[in-house]
Amino acid sequence: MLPAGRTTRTRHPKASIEDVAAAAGVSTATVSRAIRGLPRVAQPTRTRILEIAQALGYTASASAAGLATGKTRSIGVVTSSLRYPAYSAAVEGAAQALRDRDYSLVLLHLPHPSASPQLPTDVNMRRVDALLVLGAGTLGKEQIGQLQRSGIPHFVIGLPGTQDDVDVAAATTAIRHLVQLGHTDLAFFHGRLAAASRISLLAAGPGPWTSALHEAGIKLREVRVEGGAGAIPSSRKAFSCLWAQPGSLPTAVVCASDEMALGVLLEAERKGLKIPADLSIVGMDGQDLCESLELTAVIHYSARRAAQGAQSLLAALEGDRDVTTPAVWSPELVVRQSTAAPRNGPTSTVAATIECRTST
Amino acid sequence: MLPAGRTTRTRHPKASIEDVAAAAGVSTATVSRAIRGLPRVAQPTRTRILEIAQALGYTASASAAGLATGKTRSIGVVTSSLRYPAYSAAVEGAAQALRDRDYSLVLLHLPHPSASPQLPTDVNMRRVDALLVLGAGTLGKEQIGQLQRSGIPHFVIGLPGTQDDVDVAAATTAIRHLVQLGHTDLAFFHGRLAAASRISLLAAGPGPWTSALHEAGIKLREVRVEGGAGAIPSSRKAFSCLWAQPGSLPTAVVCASDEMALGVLLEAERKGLKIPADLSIVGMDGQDLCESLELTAVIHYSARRAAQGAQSLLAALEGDRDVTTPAVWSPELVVRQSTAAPRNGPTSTVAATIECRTST
DNA sequence: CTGAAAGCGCTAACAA
DNA sequence: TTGTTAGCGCTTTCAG
Repeated sequence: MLPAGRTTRTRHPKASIEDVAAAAGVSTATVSRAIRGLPRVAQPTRTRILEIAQALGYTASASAAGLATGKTRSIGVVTSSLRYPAYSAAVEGAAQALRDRDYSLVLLHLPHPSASPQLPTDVNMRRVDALLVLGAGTLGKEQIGQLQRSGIPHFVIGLPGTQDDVDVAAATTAIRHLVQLGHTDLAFFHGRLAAASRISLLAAGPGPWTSALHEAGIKLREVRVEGGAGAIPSSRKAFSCLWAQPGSLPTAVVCASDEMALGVLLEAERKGLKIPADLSIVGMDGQDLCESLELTAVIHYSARRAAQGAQSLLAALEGDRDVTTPAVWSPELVVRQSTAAPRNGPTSTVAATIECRTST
Repeated sequence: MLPAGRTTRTRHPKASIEDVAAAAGVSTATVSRAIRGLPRVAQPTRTRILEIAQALGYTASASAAGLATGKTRSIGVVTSSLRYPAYSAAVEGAAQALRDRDYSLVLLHLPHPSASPQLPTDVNMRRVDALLVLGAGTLGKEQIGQLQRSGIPHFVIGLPGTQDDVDVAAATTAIRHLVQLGHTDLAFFHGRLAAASRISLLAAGPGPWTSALHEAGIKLREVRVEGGAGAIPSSRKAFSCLWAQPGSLPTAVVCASDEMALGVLLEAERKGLKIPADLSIVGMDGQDLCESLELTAVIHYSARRAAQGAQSLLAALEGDRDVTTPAVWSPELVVRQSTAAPRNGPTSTVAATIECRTST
């Protein structure tokens, strides 16, 4: 005798592989092969199974398949923020690459970059097969070390503003362009995301390019843009501050982000400066902003690079070989309307670094 | 006799619950309880187990736990893009809310909004327990229908530009502000993401507010900004196009996004218009851009709303109750420097809708 | 308070 | 070509 009527807990207990096997009159093993497109299944059998699975709305459970295979077919994308176009573009690029290969994307949004020495929970729980780390400074030394020890495939993508050579490379490209135009007094605006230590190499370091700067009598001022007011107002203030300095003024500004470039542009226009006649401006990131404003910029192709990283990761996972580093990337210069030769000749020849803190 | 020596396949087969149980001299059941903080474990036992687990670097496998419990402790966040600040902010808001509760976030980045009538694979594979849908137009009717049928908890968040009442509500707020300032000739710029059908209600629909507009003799022009050149240049062009129209010109513009507001601002300034004396501008989204440019704007608090949605979803999941709709949201107006009373009095009284297509 | 044992749903040898 | 049989690692009654 059946127990007194009770409502079922769930409406649709979702068909399992056994249901399909039973309906098709085959074993679960065959269903599994058929559905995954593996060989050793007769064509008619496969067709029938597929139809039945379709009718039953069957899809393998990720948990069960993951337990059995040890693979989750999902990769973790580590980022510290989505507020910068370069980052959200990178996530989007990765998302597309992964979707193309039927992998899932688990977003590992870390609160404060490298706040904890622990690896994210999703990694420890093996919810992801591999990690795509966006920005060289996103994970701390210890975390990267643990990654290497754990043997989890991972790929780190250099993104602007992340204690990375990317900044140096991009800034170098911009500077080269300006120097070629005849500028000898430059300013480089970068934000709190940038690594002062690395960047300052540009002004005082021992690199070949740096010494070349000195020899050529080029003056480069580094302006650290800080403050919680957002990149645009902060860089406006920083620009004002720079302009209030005694002595000669730079004839060109390199900005570490589009937002900063906009801030400088707005403030310069407010001061009545003509762009590029009075001041050349170079932006970075290659997002809509610079394009729209007709600003010359160094672009990073974050989305494309993230997609490449993802692909390289997948190749490593499926081929069971090591992660291959994609072709070396170099920043690209897009010359638009915001750069031109300076109005006057060279000015001073003393390299200097100034700090320009904004309130808040 | 043991088989001939062979190298192990993996370096660190990662400790399992059995390893911990063995090392602690207890059963796996006890380890499971201890680690998850469940009752019925003696304090000393619990402590010992925790220490051993720590030493062994044990973390439960997500797949195994998922299989056993039927829950994945991860939710899917559905979005069609990350390129708009409102969207990436929403994702970030959701990420933080989920991280606070130790849930994982699977990013379901759909290619073309509602391109396929199918639910995303991750949903069918039960890789996620619930869905947070960003933007009312992100999922198609059929998909939403399937969601409801499948009983998967889901929450849809209205975001600007997504065939949603949000647009109407926000635009209404902006318009009310402008009318109160004395404007009688307005233009509303919106993009391809916006739903023309809904929006046009503002100009010709039967709503109380709409008729009020008519009665008050307010003229509202709807400008559809299109073109693949990005929101900023497109809206510049659209503004130029609008300004080239014969007849009276609007004294205020409402923009459906920050980017459009910037485009209008730039183009207006290029035409020598003073903001807000000659033209009032209202932006939307409340992102850095409007704040930085001192633009009056209607803000959506996407991040906060997404976080609320996530919380409501988690409450439903854990409490096993239905998804509760959070408190009704209404767009908020932040008055800054870009709006003021019109220089001249009312102009015309004919409502009209113009299309302003930009090339490409 | 603790343990034994039966799965969760699928995959992967190995047989047939 | 197909089926049988073990698990995968954890959770969860139900006894003890």
